[in-house]
Amino acid sequence: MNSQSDNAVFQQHNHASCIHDALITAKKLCKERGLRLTDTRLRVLELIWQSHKPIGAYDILAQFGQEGRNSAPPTVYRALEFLQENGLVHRIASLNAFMGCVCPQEGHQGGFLICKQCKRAQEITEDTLRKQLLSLAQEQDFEVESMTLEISGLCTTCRTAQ
Amino acid sequence: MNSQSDNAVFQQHNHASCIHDALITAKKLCKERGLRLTDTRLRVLELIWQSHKPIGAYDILAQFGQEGRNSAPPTVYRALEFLQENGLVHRIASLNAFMGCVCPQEGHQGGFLICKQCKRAQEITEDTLRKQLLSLAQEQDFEVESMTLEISGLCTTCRTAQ
DNA sequence: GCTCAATTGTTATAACATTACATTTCTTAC
DNA sequence: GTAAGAAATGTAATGTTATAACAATTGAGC
Ligand SMILES: [Zn+2]
Ligand SMILES: [Zn+2]
Ligand SMILES: [Zn+2]
Ligand SMILES: [Zn+2]
Repeated sequence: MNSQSDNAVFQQHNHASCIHDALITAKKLCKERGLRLTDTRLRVLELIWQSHKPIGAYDILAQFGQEGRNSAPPTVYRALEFLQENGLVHRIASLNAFMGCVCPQEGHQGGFLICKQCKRAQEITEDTLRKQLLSLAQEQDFEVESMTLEISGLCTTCRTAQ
Repeated sequence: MNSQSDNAVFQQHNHASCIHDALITAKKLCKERGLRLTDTRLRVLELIWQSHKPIGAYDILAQFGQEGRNSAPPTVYRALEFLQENGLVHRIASLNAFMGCVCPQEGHQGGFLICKQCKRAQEITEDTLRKQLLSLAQEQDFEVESMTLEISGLCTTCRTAQ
């Protein structure tokens, strides 16, 4: 894969199928693990995938409002908690926002390239660096539980458009 | 340096002199760059260094209250903005808190090892990984502006104490 | 001293997140 | 099938973090 094709993946793909696939995978994983992917949780996950950008809890809440669900913040935050705990979504601390995980697995910690202009975020699936970060921490005698890696800047499209 | 001595540095040092040095350095840097390190800004920086842990904006505000300064949030946030812009403090996104930078220089982006138990944070000054992250981003044709790297877990002391 | 820009004060509000407790729904055992 | 207990959701209130908008003050350069 060169950067050209990577960018194509980032910029445009069959988003309908990407949402669909993510939901299928989520259902499968939850079934396997005996987890209850309830209506609320599923809908939150779907909205996150549909947004195609990091989305805030209150944006999700607003959508719920438009759909006639009369929900309050805890409804959304609980669903987000469930989805995060089970590796289906990541929270992006620097944005107070959430993204669907492209490689859902418990315990996995995502890294992101976040475009300041188009506001899209691309998950870093590369694992070499993560391992290096782990060994860096170990050198300092530090026991890692989780990592936040968020790189902010300009994506290809936005940069070339300037 | 082995991890033993690193930890000693992390755990206990002459904190009074560490605060003092940080303030001296800050004053020097601001003078060199023609920046105004005003009373408010200096006091915010001092409180950050005194805390010895990541400290929240509203904690700083509370201190100001105790000192008879009748300040509102913008006062503190403006000072924090100044200090961040000029590389004197870092914001830790996963904690909504601030730490003094141990190697103040404009544009430099800090990484942190954050202990979940004692709440201390140790800045990662190692630069190799940062460069690798940059090249990872470049491979994806992404232009980096800033990086957030926050590793959460247990520091030596807290782990051995268990 | 005058002028303009930078800084700070002040009020209000926005944005993000949690606590606490009541109610409903689901699961399991009988 | 039903009762009991656990899990999930509803609801109201509140806590926490951050910014907008505009007025007043201060400081540097002329
Ligand atoms: Zn992921
Ligand atoms: Zn972009
Ligand atoms: Zn630093
Ligand atoms: Zn610790």
